[in-house]
Amino acid sequence: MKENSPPVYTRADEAFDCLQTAIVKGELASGEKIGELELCTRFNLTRGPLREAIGRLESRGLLVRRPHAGVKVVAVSATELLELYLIRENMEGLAARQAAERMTDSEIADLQATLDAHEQMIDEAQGQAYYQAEGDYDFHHRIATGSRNTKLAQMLLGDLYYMVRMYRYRLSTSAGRPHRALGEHRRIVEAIAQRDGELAEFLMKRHINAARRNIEKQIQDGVLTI
Amino acid sequence: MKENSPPVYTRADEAFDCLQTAIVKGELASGEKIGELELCTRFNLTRGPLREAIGRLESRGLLVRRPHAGVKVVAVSATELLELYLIRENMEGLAARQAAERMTDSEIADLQATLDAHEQMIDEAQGQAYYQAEGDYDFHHRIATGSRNTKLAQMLLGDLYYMVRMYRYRLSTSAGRPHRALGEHRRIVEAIAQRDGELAEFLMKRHINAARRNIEKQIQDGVLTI
DNA sequence: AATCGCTGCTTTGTTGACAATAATCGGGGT
DNA sequence: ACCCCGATTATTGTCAACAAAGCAGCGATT
Repeated sequence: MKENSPPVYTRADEAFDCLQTAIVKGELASGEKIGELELCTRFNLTRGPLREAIGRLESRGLLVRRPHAGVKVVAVSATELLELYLIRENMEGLAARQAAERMTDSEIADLQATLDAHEQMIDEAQGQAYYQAEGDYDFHHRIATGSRNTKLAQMLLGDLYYMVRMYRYRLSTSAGRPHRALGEHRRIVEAIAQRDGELAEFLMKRHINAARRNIEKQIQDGVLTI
Repeated sequence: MKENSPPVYTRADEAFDCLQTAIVKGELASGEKIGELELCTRFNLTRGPLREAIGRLESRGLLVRRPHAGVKVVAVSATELLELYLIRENMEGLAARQAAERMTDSEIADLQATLDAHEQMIDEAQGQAYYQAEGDYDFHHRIATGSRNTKLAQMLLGDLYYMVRMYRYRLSTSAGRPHRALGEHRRIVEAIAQRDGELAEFLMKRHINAARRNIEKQIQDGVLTI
């Protein structure tokens, strides 16, 4: 039996995590030029591992580098966020369809339990969007992995979700519509439980489309700017 | 005016390109453990830039690393290739739809010209799949960029296409069906020219679906193994 | 007065050496 | 004879110093 994940953390991994969370949480301003040694002192790292981490982040589109001129956090705009949701709509639709075909019964039960816990949290902390957001990520996370589509999960979990979270922090978008979103989640899980991939895909696409329209509306109302 | 691309190539970029092409072209065997210094001597590089490149490739899923144990090219399987096509089906469908809405008239004219040149090449080199493959990439490349969706183009051009090409080399999949594919391309471009995004999406999805089924059939016939 | 060019400085890119860890090989025990 | 355990070795991860390139400030020239 192979040890599937011996918890060996290298400095580069540490640097990668630190930087990624710092970027996502907005601790590093968008467009701001960041010096390497500054980051080194900040995270207690040396430049070697840090540069490795920067390379990975750049490859994922969270950082943009100009040779010999420094690195800066990628500039974000509301229209790009909308485009991101368009991508999610299609990819998560596919994920839902494959999840309906491939998730185990116990995984589906877990998913339902997650939604129950989620509902409680919403009821208890009325209007508190934070829990909603975490629950939302958990839900989508499970479906992505449940698709058993390696590359799809990799792209969703490794790229898109971090992107979306970054935009969320940057644009201070409220997660919004907790009750309605929960209802949509329930129906998606129902479709998955009934092994109806086509319906699951349709519902997931509509779910994300609704979220996108919500953001679009906020932009038009001037609540969300650039 | 900003210089859009001052052609400054750093050693890390060089290493990245070398490694990526080597992986894609199958010069590095799949699953084979590759030593760092071996690669250094091979590409005339030092370990610093090489490690940066390795980090980027790993982040893109072309390499898999086990800490302190080395790097190896990601193992590929036919089922994963099929999953890749499933993803492409959705993402390129979206790209086609957005391209229909956003490509300029001159870009569309260029695209049509590309198809004409493409047709000539097929007629001249009857059965020569190589040109077909290159033309195919060119076609899909233009549509991806034509979508004006930054992240979408990034994912298609930066991740998926390299993946697909790697699988193609590994599994020696013939590009196949040149004439039929060209016809499908023509119809997609027609839809784009008529600014019919919905139709373009439908046709593109069907186009890639057909390619996927073709591969699936090859697998069932035993032409394509593992 | 404004622009162009030069010089000095800061920051990045690169290199080679050092330390830590996993795989290998050999020996001993069962 | 086979398996387990430990030292060795080779490879990876890390670090600090070196080289090169961009950027800023100053001065000279048009």
